[in-house]
Amino acid sequence: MPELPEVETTRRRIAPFLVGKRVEEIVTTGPSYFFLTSPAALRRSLVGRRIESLDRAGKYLVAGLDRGARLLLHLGMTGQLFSSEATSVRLLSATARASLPPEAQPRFEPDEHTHLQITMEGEGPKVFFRDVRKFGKVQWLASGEENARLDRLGTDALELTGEELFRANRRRRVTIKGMLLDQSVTAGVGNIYADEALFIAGVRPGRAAQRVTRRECEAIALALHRVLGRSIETGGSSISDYVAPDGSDGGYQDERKVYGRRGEACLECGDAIKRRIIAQRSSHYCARCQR
DNA sequence: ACCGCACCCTGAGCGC
DNA sequence: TGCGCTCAGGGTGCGG
Repeated sequence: MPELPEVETTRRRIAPFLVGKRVEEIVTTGPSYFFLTSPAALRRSLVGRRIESLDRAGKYLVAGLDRGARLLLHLGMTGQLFSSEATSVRLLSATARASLPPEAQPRFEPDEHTHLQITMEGEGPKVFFRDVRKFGKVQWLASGEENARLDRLGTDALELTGEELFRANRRRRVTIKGMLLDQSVTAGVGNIYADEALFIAGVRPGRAAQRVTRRECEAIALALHRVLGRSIETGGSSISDYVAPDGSDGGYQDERKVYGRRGEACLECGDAIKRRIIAQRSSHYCARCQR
């Protein structure tokens, strides 16, 4: 689900509800590996603290709190971070969806997948973190506490240069797609935007990273910036679960050129888009346009 | 050090 | 309708 553009869109739109305010109360589900910090410990640490900033590191959201503490959030595959005022059918189960009248603006009620509910002081809405598959993460970091997950992250994909990618490629025996998905090489790229950027750059996802030229690396870096930047402009891709904090859908899914288009005509040459497993992920490409 | 794989979980969609 | 199967945009930890 959420890759860099979805996380960035989430950051921008949820920040006004959090930043500059104090946490008044939280409600959580029970202990699970979703909570790297246990719900009880999280409550003890978080309640009463003031949120001073909300940043993004790769696909992580990092809330900066008073006295130097940090709260780490990761949306995993199906995580949704949104305001209690959001209305969207994406926040409902298929069965609940089916029983709705066509023009309904369904109001979300916290369910068993809503693992964290944050009430801020003042009049604003609550903030909900819902995650059906529980691949998301919540972790409290005390002042000065290091974190391996953050330290591992490579250059943010919006900053990646072709030269940097080229140099990283030389030491590795994986495919170029595997390199783009490796968060320690470049942070923020997931399956969709890797496929989209490689299409724009004209490089097949299955190419050995070592055999991608410097020039092609430049093209890939440029394509990443373009694709990620454009997706942020349109509010991200809403392909299955992703929903912005206000409940709105992103727009980038309508601009996809290869992802999820298996068998459809390539928008450049008309050949059928192919799909196969590369780097353990379903990968989409045009065999004529990508070399 | 690097690489591929199993695994964490739930739900949707498919063929039968 | 219901069952069993496959698949899903992420990341970690393990053994080879």
